[in-house]
Amino acid sequence: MRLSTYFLPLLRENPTEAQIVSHRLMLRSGMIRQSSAGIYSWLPFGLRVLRKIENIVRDEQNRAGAQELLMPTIQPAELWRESGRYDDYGDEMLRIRDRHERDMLYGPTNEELITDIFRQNIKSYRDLPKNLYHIQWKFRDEVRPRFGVMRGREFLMKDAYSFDLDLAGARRSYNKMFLAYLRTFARLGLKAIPMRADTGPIGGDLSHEFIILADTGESQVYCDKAWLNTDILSSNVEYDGDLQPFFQRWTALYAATEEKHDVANSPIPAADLLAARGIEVGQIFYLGTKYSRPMNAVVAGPDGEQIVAEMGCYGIGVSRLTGAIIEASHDDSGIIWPESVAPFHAGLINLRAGDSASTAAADGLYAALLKAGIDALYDDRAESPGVKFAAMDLIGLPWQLVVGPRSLQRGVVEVKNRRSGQREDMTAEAAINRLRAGL
RNA sequence: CGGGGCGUAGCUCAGCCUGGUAGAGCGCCAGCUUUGGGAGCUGGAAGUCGGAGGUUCGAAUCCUCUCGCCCCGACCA
Repeated sequence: MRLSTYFLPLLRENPTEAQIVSHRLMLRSGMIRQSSAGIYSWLPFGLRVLRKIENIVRDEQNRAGAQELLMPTIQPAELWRESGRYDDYGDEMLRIRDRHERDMLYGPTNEELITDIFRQNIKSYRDLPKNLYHIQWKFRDEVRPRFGVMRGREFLMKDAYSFDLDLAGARRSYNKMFLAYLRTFARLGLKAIPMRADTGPIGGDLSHEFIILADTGESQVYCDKAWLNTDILSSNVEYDGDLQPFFQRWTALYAATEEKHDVANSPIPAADLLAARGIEVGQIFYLGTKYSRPMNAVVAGPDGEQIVAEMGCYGIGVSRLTGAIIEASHDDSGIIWPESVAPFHAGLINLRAGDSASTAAADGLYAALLKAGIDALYDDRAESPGVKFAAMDLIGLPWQLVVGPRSLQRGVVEVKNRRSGQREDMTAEAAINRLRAGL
């Protein structure tokens, strides 16, 4: 993509409404624009990141045996009356009425709808287990949206729902998602610590939140300091095997959210305890029959008896992750994208757009990059060098390639790694090989 | 929902106290000169001062109401 034609509205200064770094950088780098409180448009650059995150989440869900479907954003109130949540949910639920005066709502979550789909279509124990998920926009009418996409009213969430015959099966489904989440966040370049969590209004009695430690986080959390030096699982998982040992390994070190931590009776010595702020990027719940029983989601057992499905639900805040990744990976100059979610793999700067030799060399390198399968953003604008360097640092692509009179004279291109800041001169071929190695 | 703050050009802000009909820097457009870490000069475009009502000869400025946004707290993927 040539920057001269790309829609990338960069801001030189920090908008006053943005207080935390991820919000500022998302606005400045032209990723998002606010439409009203807690509701954002995703511009091309931001959407690229959102889609990359979404695809990693999807890939890991599929590997763990979950099946993707897509449920609507608008739901009928009746289903929520069945579960009893139509009255319980309160003002956070956006309620609307259609032209026939029917009560509808913009879905804040999908337990009711998925349970309805399940009960209409699954009738036999032979069809279990099932884990169904979708990645869809949700709306929660937060009293106080803030921090950009970190706490928006409209947000993109992956929510999965498991159905099992019994507690052992539900436990197994829970463990699969637990491990899938560890892998997902690791692939996103994040250290997300699984913490014992309160189940809240969703219900159930087994739950973990996945937390990224960050000063700007909204959650107060407590964990063993050893987590700081622990690399989270990224190896392959055999989902058909016994997952309980994995679960035990990744919950052996203490970690709990504020609601689950008893400050007066900490289970680990104060010297080992880290009290910190964190960003919740995912949460998983064992639900039991909280929804399946009132909504009569039952299957026939081997002896013809009616068995109420055991459920679990598993959420990842996809749009929130965009902000969380930036919170975890930036410096004073701007964003530093992990390679796995970078909107472009590399940025190419032609330092002297008015110079024919420099432009010819940069054009050639750009063509070679595309041919090599490297998604590059080519700054071919007639701007001064400083402007281009600053813009490239701001938008945080993992690699920067610089072509200009100086490098041309030496017959090289300059390759800069955004994260380390290291610069190296090399031939165009060597540069392409270097970049391909990271794909 | 309690407490606080802010709405003036695309962005950051000044002007408001003490009323006289709107400014700066950056950005944008044109031209020239520049060119390795947010260049210089010249010229130009751009704001019904969030909205409504009131006071006044006259309101960005004073008064009332209202809408929007942000921050702290309580609540939450």
